[in-house]
Amino acid sequence: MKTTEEVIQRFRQAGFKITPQRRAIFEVLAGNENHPSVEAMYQEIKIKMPDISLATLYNTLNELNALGLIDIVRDTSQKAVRYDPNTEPHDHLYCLQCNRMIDIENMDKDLELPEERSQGFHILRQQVTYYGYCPDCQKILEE
Amino acid sequence: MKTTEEVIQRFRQAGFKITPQRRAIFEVLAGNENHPSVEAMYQEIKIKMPDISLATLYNTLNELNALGLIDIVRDTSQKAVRYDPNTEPHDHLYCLQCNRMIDIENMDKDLELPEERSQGFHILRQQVTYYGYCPDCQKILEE
DNA sequence: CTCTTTGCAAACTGTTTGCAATGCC
DNA sequence: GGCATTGCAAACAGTTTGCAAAGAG
Repeated sequence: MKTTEEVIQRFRQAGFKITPQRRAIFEVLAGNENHPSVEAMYQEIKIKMPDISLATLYNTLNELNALGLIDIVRDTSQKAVRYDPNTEPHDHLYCLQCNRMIDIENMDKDLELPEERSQGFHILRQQVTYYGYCPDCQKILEE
Repeated sequence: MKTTEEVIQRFRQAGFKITPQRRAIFEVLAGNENHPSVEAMYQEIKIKMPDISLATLYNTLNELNALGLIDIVRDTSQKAVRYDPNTEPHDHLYCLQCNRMIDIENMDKDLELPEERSQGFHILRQQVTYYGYCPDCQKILEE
């Protein structure tokens, strides 16, 4: 995600007001690479702002998503949504054990789908997900 | 997924009993390429077996998944789980408008991640998802 | 001062669970 | 007949919504 200041700009520009709650949410997201769940963000924000409501967090995340400032990512094993502040095209490493998700640079081109495989779809972008075990979980599994 | 008979084999072999309910569920799944949601399957099954319970469907799907006979697929925009009876590695075409999901053959070759990009992960498999608009939705969007 | 936003609680949706009754093998 | 499985209803988790009170611009 852009810096907190850039997000504030875009938010104001879209007609939203800047409240301390929203500012705190932006700050948790800025530069966050953990693909956090709502609950994880809630716990983090509550440290600085104990009275913030979960509903406010949900509402703000939906607004950010609508403005294209964060993306939703889901994984198969967990039902809760996770958010990705990195909205540039990129690929993912996914740990099947701990559900950790790591951004990696988009493996560029030559994935172009040949006409006969794309079934008439108009493709806008593609994403590769690599499934496996992260270094930490490999250690645990070896024991 | 394998044929209904093969699934019944594996199920029995795992110590489960074969009931008419389970048989009906296997039949809906066999050869299904729509990545159906639980609700979609429920509606379909109820035509032939109106008294079947949703809980039974959920339980059976979980058992099938545990045996590796169906996979879970999720998409960002919908919260309900969808199931994929095709458990072979394959890629997906995904329509951003109608959420249709189409299996395509795994793009084999050189997706191998160079050591320095894989961050120590032990990669087991990869999946490419192509996001875009399906032929039907392209027409609708053009109007 | 106005109109948005907040926090709370209640409502909702998708899924799981406990249990008495039923039915497979 | 014995034990797994069913259907039902209640419980749950994640998310959304309605509304009165508080607050940004």
